Amino acid sequence: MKGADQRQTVDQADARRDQILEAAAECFRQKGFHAASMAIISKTAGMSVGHIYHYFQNKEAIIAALIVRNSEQLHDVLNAFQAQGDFVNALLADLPDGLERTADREQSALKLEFIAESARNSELSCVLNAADASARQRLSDGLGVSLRARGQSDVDLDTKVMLISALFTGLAAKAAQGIDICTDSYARLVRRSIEAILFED
Amino acid sequence: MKGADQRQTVDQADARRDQILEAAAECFRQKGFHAASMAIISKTAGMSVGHIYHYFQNKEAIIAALIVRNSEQLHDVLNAFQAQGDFVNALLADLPDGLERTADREQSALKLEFIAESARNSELSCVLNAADASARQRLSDGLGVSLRARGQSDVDLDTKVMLISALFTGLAAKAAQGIDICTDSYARLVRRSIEAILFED
Amino acid sequence: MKGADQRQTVDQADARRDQILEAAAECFRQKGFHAASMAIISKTAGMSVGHIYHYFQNKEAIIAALIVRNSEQLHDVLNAFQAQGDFVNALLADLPDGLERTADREQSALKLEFIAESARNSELSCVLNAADASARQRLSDGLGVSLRARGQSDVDLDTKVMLISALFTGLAAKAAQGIDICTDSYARLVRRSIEAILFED
Amino acid sequence: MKGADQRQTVDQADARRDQILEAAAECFRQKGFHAASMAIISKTAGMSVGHIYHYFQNKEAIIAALIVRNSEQLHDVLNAFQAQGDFVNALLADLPDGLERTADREQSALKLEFIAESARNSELSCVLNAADASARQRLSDGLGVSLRARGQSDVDLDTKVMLISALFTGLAAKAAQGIDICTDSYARLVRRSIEAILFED
DNA sequence: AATGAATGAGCCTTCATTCAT
DNA sequence: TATGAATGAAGGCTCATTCAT
Repeated sequence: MKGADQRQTVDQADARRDQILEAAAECFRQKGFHAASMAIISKTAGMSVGHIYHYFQNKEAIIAALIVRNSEQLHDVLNAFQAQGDFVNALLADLPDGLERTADREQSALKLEFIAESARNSELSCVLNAADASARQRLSDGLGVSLRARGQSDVDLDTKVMLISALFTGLAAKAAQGIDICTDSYARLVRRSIEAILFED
Repeated sequence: MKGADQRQTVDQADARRDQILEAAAECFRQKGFHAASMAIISKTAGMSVGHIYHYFQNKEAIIAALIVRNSEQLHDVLNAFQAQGDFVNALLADLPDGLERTADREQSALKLEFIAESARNSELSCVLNAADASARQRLSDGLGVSLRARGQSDVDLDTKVMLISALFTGLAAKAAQGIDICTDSYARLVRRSIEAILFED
Repeated sequence: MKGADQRQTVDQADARRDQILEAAAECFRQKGFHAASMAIISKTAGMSVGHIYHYFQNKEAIIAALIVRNSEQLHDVLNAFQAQGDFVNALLADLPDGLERTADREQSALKLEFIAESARNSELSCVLNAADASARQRLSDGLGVSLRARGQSDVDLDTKVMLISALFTGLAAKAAQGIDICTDSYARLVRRSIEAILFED
Repeated sequence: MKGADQRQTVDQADARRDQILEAAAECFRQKGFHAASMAIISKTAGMSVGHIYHYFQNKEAIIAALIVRNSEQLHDVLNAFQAQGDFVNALLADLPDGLERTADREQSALKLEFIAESARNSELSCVLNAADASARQRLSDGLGVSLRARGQSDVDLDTKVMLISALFTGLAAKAAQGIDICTDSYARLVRRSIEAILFED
C-alpha cells in the first residue's frame, strides 16, 4: 500500500533525524559544538556525513533542533507539574529532582554554549528565544493560576518567572564548573529563593 | 642603569600584555573566542601574530589571563563594598548598578563561553575555579562579618554565596539572550531573593 | 500486442530521455554544467536522481547527448537553407536571424563550456568533433554546390567553412560576455567577412 | 635599511604571486579550473594551500589575476605592432605568428572557460570585460590611426575591432577542438577576412 | 623585541553515483 | 519503471602555531 509505505518512510526519516540528534547531542555534550566535527557526529550516528545533510541543512540546524528538543523536554516536566494539581507545590516539591536534572555537567555546559552562541547568531537567537519564551509562558500560566488560588498577587509575574529561570541557569553554570549542587543546603536555599520571588510575603 | 632598564622592560612587557588582553577581550566579546582568530586579535592589538606568542603561550593562555582579569575586576567591586561599612547593605544598595554591569550582552555571552569551555578543559577549569573561588571567598568574608554583626546566622554561608553568584550568572545568561534586566522589577525581586538567601528569617 | 507494447515503451523511454535533456539543458544553461548538480537536474526534470541513471550512464553522457542534439538543430537550419534554393544566398539572407540565435548569452556560454571541456575529455571530444564535422560537411556540401553554380572557386572549401564556423563561435563568445551582437553594423560586417571568405573575388 | 628590506619583501611577495599564478595557469590549462583543486595548485606551486590564501582571497581571485595577466600579454603584442610603424600592416604581417599563438589547445580551452564562467559570475565578468575592453581600445586606437593614414574610413570601428577579436576567439575555439589552424590556407583566409572587415574598399 | 611568511591538519559541505525496494 | 536513502571522497578554505630574519 502506498499509504503504509509513505508512513513507513516518514517514520524512518524521523528515526534517522532522532539518530542524528542523539549522536550530535552526545558529541556536543562531550566536546562542545565547535569542537564536535560533522565527521565525528556522523561516525557516532553510524551514518555517512553526506547523509546527515539529507536531514539537516546545516550543523547549525542540528543545534537548532537540539534546542527545540531540550525545550520540549522541559515542557514535559512542566506539564507533569500541572498534572499534579497545585503548580507551585509541585515545583517546590520537585526541587531536589530539579537540581539533579540540572547537575549534569556536560549537558549544562552545552546549554551555556547554546546561549552564548545565540548572542552572536541571530538565527539561533530566534530559535532559542522562542523555545525559552514558550517554556516561560508555560511556567507563567501554571504559576499564575496557582498563585491566584492561594490569594497571592501575580504582580510582575513575568519577571518572577524569568528570575526563576535565571536561577536555574545559574545553577547549571555552577554544575558546569564542576560544583555539586545536589545537596540539602542547595535544595533548602533554592526553595527559600523561589518562595521569596513568588510570594509577595 | 641595569635595574632601571630591567624595570622599564618589565613595564613595557606588562603594557604589551595588557594591549593584547584588551584586544582579545574586544574580539572575543564580538565574535566569541572560537570565531576570534589570532590574526584578528593581533590586528586589533596592533601587533604581529608572532609577537603575541612572545607574551602568551597559547590562545588558551590569553583566555586564562582574561578570566583572571575579570575576577580582579570583581574583587575591586567587592572591596568597594567592604569600604562602605556594612557589606550586606552595600551589596543590596548596589543592586541596580550590579544589574547594569551584568546587562552587557556580549560580555555576558563571553562569560558563559568561559564556563562552558572550562567544563571540557581542565586547565581552564583550574583557572576559572580558582578565580571564582577567590571571589566567593571575598564575598563570604564580607557577608559573614556583616551577617554576624546583624545577629544573623551564617549557617550554609558558602552555599548562600554560591547561590548569589549563580543568580548573577543566570541574569548574565538572560542578558546574553537579549533580555533587558535593568528594570525596577528585576532590582526589587533580585533584592528579595538575596535577602531570602542571606537572612534565615 | 507485444509489438505495440514494445513500441509504446520505446516511445515513452524517448520521452523520458527528452524530458531529462530538456531539464539538463535548462540547468546547464543557467549554472554551467559543473555547477548544475544531478540533484537539481532531476528536480527540474520532475524525476528521481536514480531514474536518470536508467537513461544515461553518466552526467557526461547527458552532456554528450546535448551536444548531439544541438548539432541536430543546426542541421535543421542548414537543411532549411538548402530548401531555399541557393545556399549562399540563404545563408547571407539569414544573417540577422543567425546573429539573434547566437545572441543567447547563457546558451552561448554553455557552448563554450562544451568546447573547453572537450579539450580535456577525449570521449566528449569525439562526440563534439563528430557532431561538428557532420555539420561542417553539411555546410560544405551546400556551399560547394552554390559556389560552383556561381562559377566561384571552391578551393580551400573546408577551411572556408571552418572559418565561418569559427566566426560564429567567436560571436557566441562575445554574446557570452554580454555584448550585443544584434545590430546592423554586425550584420553588415559579418556579411562582408563571409563574402570575403567565400568568394575568391 | 628599512627601505631595502621593504622593497625586498615587496619583490618577494610579487615573486610568490607569480609563482602561484604560473602554477595555477599550468593546472588550469591541464584540467580546467573546476577540476584543478587548490591542493594541486599549491603542490605545483611548491607551497602550502594556506599560504596561497595569503596572496589571493579566493580561487576566483587567482582566475581574475590570470585574466588580467593574459590581457597584459596581449597588450605587449599590440604595442609591438604599434612600434613597427603601420598598425594594420603589422597586424596582417603577424598573422601566421598570431595563429600559432592561438593554436595552443589547452590555453585556448582555458580562455573559453574564462568566458563561459564570466557569463555566470558577475565579478569575473567585470574583470574579463575590463581586460577585453582595454585590449580592444588599444586595437581600436592603433587601427584607427592606420586606417585614416590610408585614407580609409573608420566607420563602425568598434564593431570591426570586436569582429576581429571574435574571429580570433573563434579560432581559439577550433584550436581547443584539436583542429590545426596553423596552415597557409588559414593564414590566407583570415587575412582576407580581416581586410574585408577593415577596408570599406 | 618584533615581524609575517609559511605550514598543513582539519573544518563544513557538496556531489556523482549506487542499490535495495 | 521508479524512488530516494545512502555513500564517502573531494572540494575550498581557515586557523593556531612556528621560525627565520
